[in-house]
Amino acid sequence: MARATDYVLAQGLAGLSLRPLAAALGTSPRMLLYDFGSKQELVAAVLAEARRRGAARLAEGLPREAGSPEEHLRGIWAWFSSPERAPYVRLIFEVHADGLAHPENYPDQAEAVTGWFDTLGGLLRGVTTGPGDTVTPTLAMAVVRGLLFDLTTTGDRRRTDLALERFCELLRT
Amino acid sequence: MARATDYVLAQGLAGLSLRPLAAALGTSPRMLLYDFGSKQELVAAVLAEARRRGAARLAEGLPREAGSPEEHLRGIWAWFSSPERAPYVRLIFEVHADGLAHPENYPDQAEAVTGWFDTLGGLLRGVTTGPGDTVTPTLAMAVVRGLLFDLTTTGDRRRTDLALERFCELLRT
DNA sequence: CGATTGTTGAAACAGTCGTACCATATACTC
DNA sequence: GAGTATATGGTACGACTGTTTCAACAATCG
Repeated sequence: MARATDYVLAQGLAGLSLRPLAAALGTSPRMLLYDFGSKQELVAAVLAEARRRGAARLAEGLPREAGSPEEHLRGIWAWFSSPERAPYVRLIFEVHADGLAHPENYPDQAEAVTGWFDTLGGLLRGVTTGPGDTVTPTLAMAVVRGLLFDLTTTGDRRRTDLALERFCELLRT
Repeated sequence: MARATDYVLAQGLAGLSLRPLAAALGTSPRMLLYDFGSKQELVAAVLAEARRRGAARLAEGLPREAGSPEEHLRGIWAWFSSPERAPYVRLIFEVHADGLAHPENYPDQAEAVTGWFDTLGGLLRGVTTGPGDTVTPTLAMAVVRGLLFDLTTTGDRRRTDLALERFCELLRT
């Protein structure tokens, strides 16, 4: 299953098919269904694993000690926009797009978006309006996601980096 | 072709198939290929038409007279986040996600992202650093796209509206 | 040893996909 | 009116999809 997650991260969710996946894993579609029950359950399991990995890597990838909100934001952006995170970012956008058409397949999708607020709220202490402020984290994640949309489309790293810097600058005041 | 665009906007790009499309249009897959050459060319034509429509509707939907940058930004957000624009927004995200896997199919995708800078730069005059400033429009569109990502996933209009308001507030200073 | 259970392989099923082929019908030109 | 281009319907092809069925193998247990 770990290797199935590798495969999906590498090849994408959109055109995922059991036979190529099985071939890449050295097994058969028969066994995939035997193990996971159905393709949908396999996808759900893979997504859960990918999310677990993402959270773990993020936790270990961010600067641990206290810092200014801007530094934290820069760290988050650097993490997400890193080329080695590209497969993960692609998966996020693929799931989102598919979820627009079939929301019922991704029941915990909303939580995957709002789940950042607790941790982000802490990191942004100082620019939030209070401990229960969800609006500032919403804006910060929107900037990151929007810039990721831009970066993954245009590949223009300089401009997107500068845009995040501009946001930090606005935040500082 | 106009009705094909209607259909794609209503049903989404992801699972688009010639036979259902032809049935909905009262014609046959045979004729779709006869008219468009191939499915890819059909999709390209439909996307071009959708973009044309989007640009036209946006031009007529925004307040025409001069206003503060925040008012313009609010107008853009109101336009994009309007429920009647949901099909168009979904199409944007679907194309983006598919473009991550098959960039070669969407040669003018980057221009669709950066094309906003000329018009947006004008509307944001006052908060830009100069006439050739692409960073501020980049950030503004990132906020809009990121909030659209959030809104289309969580459906939380209040929080996303407030987040845009917060961005305007930051921009004002 | 026999029997049952869990695991695997190969093939087939029913369906969909984009597309190509062949025929026909209509319309227009000479 | 004959001939030719344009448009359309029907059908079949080959490839692919997720899933099921049947058969065989291995191992465990009484």
